[in-house]
Amino acid sequence: MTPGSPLRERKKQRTRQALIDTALTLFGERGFGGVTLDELCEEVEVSKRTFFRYFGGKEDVAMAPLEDMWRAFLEELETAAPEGGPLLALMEDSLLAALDRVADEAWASRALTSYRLSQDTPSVNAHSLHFCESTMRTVLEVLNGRLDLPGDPRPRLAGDMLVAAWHHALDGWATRPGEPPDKRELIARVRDAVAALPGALTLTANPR
Amino acid sequence: MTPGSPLRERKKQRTRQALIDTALTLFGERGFGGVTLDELCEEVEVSKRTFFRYFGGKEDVAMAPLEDMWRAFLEELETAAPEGGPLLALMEDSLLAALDRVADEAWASRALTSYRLSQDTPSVNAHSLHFCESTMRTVLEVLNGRLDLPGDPRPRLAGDMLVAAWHHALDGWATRPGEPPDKRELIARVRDAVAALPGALTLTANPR
DNA sequence: CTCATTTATGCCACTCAGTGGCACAAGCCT
DNA sequence: AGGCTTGTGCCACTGAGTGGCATAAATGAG
Repeated sequence: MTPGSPLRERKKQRTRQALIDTALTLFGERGFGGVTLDELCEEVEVSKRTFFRYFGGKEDVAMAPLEDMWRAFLEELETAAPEGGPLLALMEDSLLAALDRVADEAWASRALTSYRLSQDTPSVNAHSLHFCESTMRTVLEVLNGRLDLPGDPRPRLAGDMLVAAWHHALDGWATRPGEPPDKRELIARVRDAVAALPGALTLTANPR
Repeated sequence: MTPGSPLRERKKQRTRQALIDTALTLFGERGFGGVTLDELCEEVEVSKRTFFRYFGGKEDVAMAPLEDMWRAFLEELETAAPEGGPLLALMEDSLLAALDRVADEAWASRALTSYRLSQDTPSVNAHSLHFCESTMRTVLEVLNGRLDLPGDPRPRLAGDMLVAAWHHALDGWATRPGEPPDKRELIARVRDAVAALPGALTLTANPR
C-alpha cells in the first residue's frame, strides 16, 4: 500500500501477508479443518501468540481477502462526497469502487479460495456472514451521519439487499467454470445481481 | 408435542428442554461467555458428552428457540399445498404460520433471550446467521421441487429479502420497551417489514 | 554511536469447547 | 424373564484462544 517510510510497518505487512498466503495455500490443499494453527505458525515461523495479534481467530485469516474488500468499501463511503440519489445505487457504486481499488490479479485468486473455504466450512461461513452484517451496520451509521436518512426500516433493508446481491454475485463468480478468476467479471456480476433485485421482489411462481 | 407413547422419547424431550431453559437462564444472568458447558451440565445433571448428543455446540442451545421456529418454517413449506402467487408472499405466509404454530407465551420469552444473546455475542450472532442462510438454502430446494421457479438469481434474492425482513422485525420486537414479549406483535412486525421491502429498494436520500 | 523508550515477538501455562472409544444402564420387545 | 436396542457416563485427548512476563528489534534523542 504505502511502503514509504516506516520499516517496522513494512515488516508487519509482510508477516500478515505471509500468514494469509500460507494459510490459504494450506487450507486449499487440506481444508480448513485439516490444518492446525500450530502447523501454520511453524510454516511462517511465527509464534501462535503472534498470529492472534494479527487476526482475531482462525476464520479471520481464511476470510482476509474478502474482509479487506469490505473494509475498503467502508472507507469508500466515508471519503466519497455525500451525493443524493437512490440509496441502493449509492452503496452499489461504493462497493464497485472498493472492489476496483483493492482487487489486483492476486487478489482475485485469493478471494476465490476464501469464498470456497467459506462455502464448505460452516464456521468460516458463519464468521463471514457475521462480518458482513457487522460491517453493514457500521456502513449505515456512517451514511446516517452524511445523508438525511429516514428512521425507517428501509435503509437497513436496502443494506441487506446489497449484501444479498453481493453474495449471489460472488457465488456465481466462484462456481463458474472458466479460469482464471477475473475481477471485471465479478464487477459485472454484482451489477447484474443488483439489477435483479426488483424482479426478485415481485417474482411470481406457478405450481409444478 | 406428541407425548403419546414412548417413554424414552419424553425423557429425551425433557432433558433437551431442561438444557435449553437452564442455559438461557444462566446465559441471561452471566452472559454467554460467563457460563461454561461444565457448569451448565452440572446444573442439569447431565454429562458434557450427553450435551453434545443434543446440540451441535454451545451456540446451538442458546439459539434453540429461534432455530426451532426456522425448522417449523421449513416443515410448513413442505406440507403446504403448492399454490402459485408471488414467491415472497408465499414464504411470508409460511413463516407466519410457523411462528403461530411454534410460539406460545413461554416461547416468546425464550426467543427474546436468544435474540439478545445473539446481539451481544459475536459467535452466537455468527452461528445464528449461518443457520438462517443454511435453512434458506434448503427452503429454496424444497420450493424448487414444488414450484416452477426460474433458474434465475431471483428466487434466492427473494429468500434473502425475507430473511432481512425477519431480522429487522425481530430487532424491533426485541428492543421495544414494553413487557412482556408478545407473539402477536412479532407477527405484525414481520408483516410491516416485508411490506417495507419495495420502499427500501427505491429509497432516495438527500445530502445533509 | 549509544542509550533509553516504545513496540512487536516468543514462550509458558492455562481454560475451555468439542471428539472418540468403551463400558454400563435404562427403556423396549416377545 | 430373556436378549436387544438405544441413550448415558466416564476418561483421555486435540486444538483454539488468552494472560503474563521476559526478550528482541525498531525508533528517536543526545
